[in-house]
Amino acid sequence: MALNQAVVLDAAIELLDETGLDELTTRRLAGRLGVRVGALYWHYANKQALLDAIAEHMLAVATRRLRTSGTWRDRVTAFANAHRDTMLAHPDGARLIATMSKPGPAATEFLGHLLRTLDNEGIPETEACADVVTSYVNGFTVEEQARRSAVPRAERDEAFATGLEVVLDGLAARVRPAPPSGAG
Amino acid sequence: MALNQAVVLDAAIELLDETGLDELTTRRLAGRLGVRVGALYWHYANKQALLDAIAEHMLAVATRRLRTSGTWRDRVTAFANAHRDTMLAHPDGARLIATMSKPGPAATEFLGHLLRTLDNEGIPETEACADVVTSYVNGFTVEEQARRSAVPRAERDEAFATGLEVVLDGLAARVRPAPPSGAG
DNA sequence: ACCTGAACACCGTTCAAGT
DNA sequence: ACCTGAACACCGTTCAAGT
Repeated sequence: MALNQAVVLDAAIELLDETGLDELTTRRLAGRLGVRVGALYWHYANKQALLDAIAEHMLAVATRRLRTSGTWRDRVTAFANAHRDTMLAHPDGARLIATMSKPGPAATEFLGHLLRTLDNEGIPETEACADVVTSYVNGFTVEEQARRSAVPRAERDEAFATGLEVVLDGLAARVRPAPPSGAG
Repeated sequence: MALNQAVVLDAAIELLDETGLDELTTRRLAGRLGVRVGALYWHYANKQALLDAIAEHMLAVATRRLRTSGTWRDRVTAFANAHRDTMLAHPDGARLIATMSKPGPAATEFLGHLLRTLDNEGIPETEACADVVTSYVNGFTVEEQARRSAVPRAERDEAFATGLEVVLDGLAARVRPAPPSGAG
């Protein structure tokens, strides 16, 4: 079978899943593909380009899990969960996404969904507000995945959900001028 | 001058400041200290132990910038700014702290300050709430520092402050049962 | 067009041996 | 106690040469 970008990418993801990011080396990857190291550089400019391709792939998968119905809270919650679950789906997935060299089309589309959701609600400083969500998710997930964490998954899920509620409550205060409790 | 943990640590921080985390190698560090690589391993068990020592040092510095007066919002704001500023004070400082292998005494003391602040306000799920703050700061700062970011510092400061307000507003909803607007 | 062979310039870590 | 000398087992990347 001929080598191409997709074949190299798939093998890289397999290797990542089996060994983690630190053991994902170009030489091991070449070995798994039955090829010499140099061959990889025909398909990807360098290792970082390959890592970026993995991150892009992950974000493309995450994008399919987004919602376009429900309240803005539902949609932001779905976004945050899709983001976190995608990173947790692969060892060091959070670190991989956090250290992505530059956002490609998949990252842009994924983030665009969040921006549109917030914008539809008339939230001012949309970008900074979107950043709170992504920063929180990234920070939380990098941390939980780094410490292989004795804490069981269920508890981490709950902590994540609680933190997300805090962020959502903070955003809620900015959704339209906060309807006055009485009449205008 | 004799080599010891402090001398190695100082040289490591200098090298980090001059070249960044990726160029902070044991061999370069040894070269700067006028010593063979192996010598370092007498003072630190391995490279990660040295990186952890740098992170601990940074957090010890951050701890000195905390406030114990003012409202809880003042104190949490001071915490978040101290956290971010400390990471920004060194190249790749955010990545360094985020990938710290395990929290030492300085990290524990630093985090303890935040936990106590939130606890004093009677916020339930104190740990999860503290996690929102630290996750947000980590996520935001890792991101801003990774992309050498054409965005000027002043704008990043403002985006950070806006995001922090969102988090604080979310936390405010949990500070005591939210005093009813009228009388009991 | 795509891959091999072979090199280049590095890494972190270990450890007998010296002082 | 602390460091040298020297090795071990790796890295990512490049590039002439082959097919």
